[in-house]
Amino acid sequence: MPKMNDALAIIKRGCDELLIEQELVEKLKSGRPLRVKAGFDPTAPDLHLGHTVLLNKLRQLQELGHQVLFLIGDFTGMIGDPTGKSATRPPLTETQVQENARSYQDQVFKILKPGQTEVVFNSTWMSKLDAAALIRLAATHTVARMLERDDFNKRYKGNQPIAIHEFLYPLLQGYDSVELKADLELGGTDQKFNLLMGRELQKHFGQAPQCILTMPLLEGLDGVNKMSKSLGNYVGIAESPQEIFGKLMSVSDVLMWKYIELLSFEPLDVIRQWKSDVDNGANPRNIKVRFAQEIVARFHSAAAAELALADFEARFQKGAIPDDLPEVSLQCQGGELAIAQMLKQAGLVASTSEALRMIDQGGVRLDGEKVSDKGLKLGAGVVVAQVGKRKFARVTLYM
RNA sequence: GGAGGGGUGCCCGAGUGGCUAAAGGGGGCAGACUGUAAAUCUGUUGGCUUACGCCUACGCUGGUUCGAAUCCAGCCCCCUCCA
Repeated sequence: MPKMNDALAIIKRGCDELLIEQELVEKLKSGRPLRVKAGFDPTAPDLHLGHTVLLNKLRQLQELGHQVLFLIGDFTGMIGDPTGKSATRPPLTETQVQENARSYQDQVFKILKPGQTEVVFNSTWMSKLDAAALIRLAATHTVARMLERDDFNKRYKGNQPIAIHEFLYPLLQGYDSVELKADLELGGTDQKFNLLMGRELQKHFGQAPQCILTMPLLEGLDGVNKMSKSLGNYVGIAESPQEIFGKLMSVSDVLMWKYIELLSFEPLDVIRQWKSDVDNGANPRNIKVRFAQEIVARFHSAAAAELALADFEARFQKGAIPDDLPEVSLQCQGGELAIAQMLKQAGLVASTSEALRMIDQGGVRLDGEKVSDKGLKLGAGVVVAQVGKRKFARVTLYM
């Protein structure tokens, strides 16, 4: 095991905040594997790069010999919406939760070591909490304390509704730490309040309080919101090499550095060198290419990263059509199919109205040729259809 | 329980009887320029349509009217203050 200072440096790299460092040092000194908790929502089984910021950190902790408690918040997920921000989400059924959990694990073990990961569900203990226990839990904190949470505070001041059960969520999350006897909990910076709740409740129940490590939130491709599937600004780890590469190339120069900081495994002094190169006139694009290849290689392979770059250059610098097109077969009744229908049925546009609009705007190509005739009819055969710069499909029309 | 304010398109927000598929902004999308970057410019942004046009839409339900996002009634939801 590395020396204490090295271990601490690894743990702290890229993190937002570590509370309380001295306590963690004491725990590390004990030499025993620490119980490291991280909670996940059971709703979104498609992992993206935003999740990997935290997962990478968990992996590093495993490499230092610690045990990860991968908590799936199935109980809270079955009740409903904890953030209040989003529209009330439909409660998940038990089977859905189980399915999601399984697919979670498949993806998570691309990063975590299965041997040092314990997957736990909070319904195991939550479903046994009765009303009296819940009230005792609720009695440990005041409304004023709850309103300190940034999210609640903003909504309260902004005259937005806060439902009572939302106050219960931080308590329940904190109680998970009690049940798990966590030594350390990881979460995004937005989770700080909830993580602190865990500390307080552990103390209340006579346990040593967990330490807290918060990781910065990774912004999505838009550079504004946090990366999330529902906002569509994400890079999924299960996506194709071309997709991952392309999405990362579309990241702005400013945002690129945040991505590199949080996602790259390159040593910090290498990253500093890149920055100074760019300051001295190097094209940021080249750094971006390197970084994008690193990420593709991580989830696919080095060879795939090379291919992704070659494909990217062929497509965007030479205007070639990619070779991994989605294949679509459509029937054309009566021997022909209107162009707008074809684009819609091929999934390239959401509606025929949109298809017609795209044609008007010069964004539609068939076999590389721009289409300007909205009334175009297609007969049986195979065409490569393109809408905009990114959407392609090889469409087979049959009678 | 009482009093008041409010619910408009992806979001914010204007609109108090016809000129409203609904101003303006944001975001998105497409095009130009590029490094699938930024900035800028142009167009576009409910659905069905080659087009003409038609249909659906302003919390819900019903009503008044030749005509309703706009007026009336009931209901649902949100916020504020008082208790």
